[in-house]
Amino acid sequence: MELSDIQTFAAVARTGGITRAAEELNTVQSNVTQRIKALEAEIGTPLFERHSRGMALTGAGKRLLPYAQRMAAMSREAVLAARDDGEPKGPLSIGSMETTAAVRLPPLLADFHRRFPAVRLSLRTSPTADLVAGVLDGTLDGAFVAGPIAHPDLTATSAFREELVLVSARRWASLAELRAGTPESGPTALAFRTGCTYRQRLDQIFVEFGWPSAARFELGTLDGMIGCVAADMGVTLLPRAVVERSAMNGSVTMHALSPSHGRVETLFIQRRAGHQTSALHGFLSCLTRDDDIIAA
Amino acid sequence: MELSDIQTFAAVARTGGITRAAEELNTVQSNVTQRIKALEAEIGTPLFERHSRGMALTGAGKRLLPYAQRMAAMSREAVLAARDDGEPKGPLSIGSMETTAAVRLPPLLADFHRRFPAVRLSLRTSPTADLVAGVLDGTLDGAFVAGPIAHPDLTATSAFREELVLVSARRWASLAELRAGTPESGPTALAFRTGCTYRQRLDQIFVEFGWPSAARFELGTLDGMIGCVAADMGVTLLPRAVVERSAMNGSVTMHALSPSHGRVETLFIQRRAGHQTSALHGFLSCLTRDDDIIAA
DNA sequence: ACTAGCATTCTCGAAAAATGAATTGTTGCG
DNA sequence: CGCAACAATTCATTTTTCGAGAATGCTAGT
Repeated sequence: MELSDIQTFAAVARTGGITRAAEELNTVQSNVTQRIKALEAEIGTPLFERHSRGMALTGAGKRLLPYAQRMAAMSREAVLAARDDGEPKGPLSIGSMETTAAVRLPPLLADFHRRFPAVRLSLRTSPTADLVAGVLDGTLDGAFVAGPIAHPDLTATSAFREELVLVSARRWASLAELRAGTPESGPTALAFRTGCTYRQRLDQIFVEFGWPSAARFELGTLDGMIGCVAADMGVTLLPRAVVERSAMNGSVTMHALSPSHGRVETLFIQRRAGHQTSALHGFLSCLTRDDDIIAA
Repeated sequence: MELSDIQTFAAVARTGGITRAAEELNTVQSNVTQRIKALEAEIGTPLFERHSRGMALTGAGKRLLPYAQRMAAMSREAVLAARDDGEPKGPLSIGSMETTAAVRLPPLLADFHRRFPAVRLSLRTSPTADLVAGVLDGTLDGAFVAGPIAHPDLTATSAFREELVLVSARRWASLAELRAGTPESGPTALAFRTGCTYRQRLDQIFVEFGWPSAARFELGTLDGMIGCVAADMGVTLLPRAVVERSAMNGSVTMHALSPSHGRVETLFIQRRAGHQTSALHGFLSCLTRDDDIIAA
């Protein structure tokens, strides 16, 4: 049993078909078929049920899958660990929520790059849920997500504390005015696509304000969202710091919320198991150093 | 990077030479050389320092080795997990101390075989230290060892409680007589080879009795040891139950010890991580059932 | 019944791995 | 000093494996 067989198996399991797996692995179906057959012969039991619309895992396949994933992840980690001589360098994938990336990360990343120029840092912005998945499957080395997070395979360190505010167009000077001036069902809620925890929180707030069925509108970018709010298309929920540093700052009003709704902690999460890259270690050292500065 | 490369690497690291590794892997040196070279090229850094008398791991190699071992173990476990449909069957390797194997295991193994005839159980008797190493590296699925054991990667369940007694030839009716009748330096200590915890305990006892430099004699078998004691070659430390069931029982005297020296717990240890085989699960069920019987 | 999608089978060529012999380099010994 | 013993590497050769492509078979939906 070779690692390439394992990866083939994992690809078929994930895509649910040999054709799709072959595509993903940049090869042809016949090849994948053979490898799977060989694997099944070696293990001595079928791993997939063949039916006309693809392949489904058998019990044995289900038991094998977690091993396959862990082994693949481990082999990736192994080369990194071997290459890593303690000097931070090489690739480092960090994930972040859009909002954190906008206001908190620029100085941090600048500092990091100044101290560790040999690290090729890549930043991916996604909703919290995707980030957690990314860290768990090894796509990301670490990520900034909205707390709280509790997962046995993750460790979290507190990175930033944010105050969330409800943002409306300029003309609404207070929450009371906003309530008075909007229709019964409430204003439109502007938010990122599903998976964003701020969006969930916004939903909660809307329910408490008596707008359980308000219209929702999804946008992909922060600037777009603030722009729409400024144009009075609706309201949204964002960290105060994000709004303050936005170019549209003058065109919107921020409405403070109760601490239970407004306080949110941004955590930096990483995998608990295995080797911590020197590059990641360096990143953490920047993070905690900046934290002190912020705290001071 | 394939698993076979990893195994080649591990073999070279363990044996400290390409020739020996090739032998172990049933192949030729040139082959091993190439694989190692390829691996080094892939990782991008040398894994071994070549010197005239073999190969030694570099820093990178040292960092890679634990991954190699874990991956090899994981691949073995993976096939077992996939094959394991919940019905105990297939191979099961159990280790045991010699003394436990002699008196405690026969009924247990009989019971196990009656309940799970499809399991091909193999028993290895070794000193505790070897057993712990065997369980950790996956050679053994579980083992009976002398407690206490504390290791983060192992779980231990209490299996048996033994009373250790000092065993001498028949003519010494009491410890006092033994002390009076033996030379200043004490009687010869008979014990298994190093790694046996009873042996360590015997050493302690000898020190407390004022025989720090008594002669030591090592034997490989239980019967041999009791035979030698019967012939008054020296004394040894054994569980009472072992002596009682020995054919030589009549030819020796057992001397009780203080609880701190005499009480010892036999633990059944297994790896903490990963999948517990159905076969092992079945074994544990026999063990705990028997335990109840013993306790009753 | 026809078609589209998907897995399997087969063959052939290319790539990779294993092999065996020759080579280099080092160490220990007469 | 030279030689034998040992160990790793290099190289040419053979064997095995892997991947591509075409053909086949199966099933579901129209």
